[in-house]
Amino acid sequence: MDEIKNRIICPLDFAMKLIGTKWKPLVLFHLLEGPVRSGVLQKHLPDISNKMFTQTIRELEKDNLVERIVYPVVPPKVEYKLTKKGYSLENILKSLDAWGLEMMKT
Amino acid sequence: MDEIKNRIICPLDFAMKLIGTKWKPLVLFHLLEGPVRSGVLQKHLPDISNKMFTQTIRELEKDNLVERIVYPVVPPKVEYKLTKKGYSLENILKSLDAWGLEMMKT
DNA sequence: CAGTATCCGTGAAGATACTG
DNA sequence: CAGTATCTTCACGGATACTG
Repeated sequence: MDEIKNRIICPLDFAMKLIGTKWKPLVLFHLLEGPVRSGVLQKHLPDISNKMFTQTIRELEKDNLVERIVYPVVPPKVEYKLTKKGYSLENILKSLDAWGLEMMKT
Repeated sequence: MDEIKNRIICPLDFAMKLIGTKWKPLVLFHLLEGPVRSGVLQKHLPDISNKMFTQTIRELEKDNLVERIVYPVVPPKVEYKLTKKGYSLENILKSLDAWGLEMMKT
């Protein structure tokens, strides 16, 4: 019966599973601007380790929130961009950002 | 200089620090309905351990998102309710819930 | 430039038993 | 009924070194 119980999860819970980690919201937020090269994106997240960056972006890819574009050139060039699913978070991310700003004031 | 760097954090990051854990959004979401007794609230979160419930609610209290109301009776009666800060998350929580529902479909 | 591999510490989270 | 106290586990996340 545990299987059944595990299926009956709150949508909110499901949402947090997709974006409720340390770096995911930040990555998605920066991608709202448009496609960005891998290295540039990483520079925008000053304290992220290389490992966490790759891991985070891979999970976002797997969940179809981010798309990976590889240019067959040397040296390698890779860009990341939001998918439609990813963009559907735009308002939420901006609201959260605004809310965070309010909270920082008080 | 690390001190300075640590102060320059993204508001979104700050927001996730406040509510970006496994149970916090869920607890806040259930409290949108109004004040709830401790035991009842916990029942709404089927798979939460006693420890995590207390820990989660304590942190929300500390951050002034949730208020604790103790009735001096025997046996003990405790209620939790959202503060104004807590309620300011209403739209975001509902949006996230709706978004999660969409994601579950596809 | 972009990504992988490995090692390792810390803390999140669970299980259990207990108190006022 | 509400909450505390331990003990334990394990995955998150960081540092470093390496490949195509």
